[in-house]
Amino acid sequence: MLKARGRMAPVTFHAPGPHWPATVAEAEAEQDRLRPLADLDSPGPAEVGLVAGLDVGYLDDDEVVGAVVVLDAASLAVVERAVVRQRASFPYVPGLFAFRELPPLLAALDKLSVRPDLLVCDGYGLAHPRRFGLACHLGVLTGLPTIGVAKTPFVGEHAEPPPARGAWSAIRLDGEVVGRALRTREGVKPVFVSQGHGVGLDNACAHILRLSPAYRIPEPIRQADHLSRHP
DNA sequence: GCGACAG
DNA sequence: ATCTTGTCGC
Repeated sequence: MLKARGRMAPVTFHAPGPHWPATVAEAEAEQDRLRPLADLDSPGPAEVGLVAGLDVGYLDDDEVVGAVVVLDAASLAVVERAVVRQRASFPYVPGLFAFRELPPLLAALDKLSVRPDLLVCDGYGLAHPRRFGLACHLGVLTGLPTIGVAKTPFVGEHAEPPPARGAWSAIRLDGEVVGRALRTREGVKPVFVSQGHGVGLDNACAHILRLSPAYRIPEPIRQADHLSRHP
């Protein structure tokens, strides 16, 4: 007899449960355990149909708002939005950012009725003290290609990229290239792009540039940021 | 020891 | 992240 079951959610994940880390040591161990599972070698899709931007907003009393906005990659038209409000399950600790933002983001992703081809995260991926930032973590948990885009530098060193839109400079950490400072608007401060999962750095930057036709911040993240502030 | 530190 | 005025420029 067939097992009765409802529609499978288009994006599934390991929901934060009893195994969710409660201490810094546990969280760091979890990053070390998952790091080998991140795909940093695939060039990734050069073209995508649906792109999702993700961001988390903060309310009083340790409440967080996870927001996801799915856009048509070609037109940048909004296809679907999802928001969730919940209690924060981890404090903000630089380097362990994912454990604070992952729960609301996964919950929001789970509400989608479509499956994005690419996730653009607000934060870092490979450019991380243990090479496993939010974008890598989200990619491993969902299995979807991810890119990390941060607004401020976090680790490593980088030169000031030339002023033209599209110009970039490498972010180096311990002699390795872990990302790029990418200029998405002429004469405006660059954004910091790093690999998450299943997308190469060249492709990641090409996607971010196309997704930022008018503003410094890529459209998917701008939309998600707006939604996280106006649930 | 002290400062810095994605959001 | 969030608390916050005015100002310069497209």
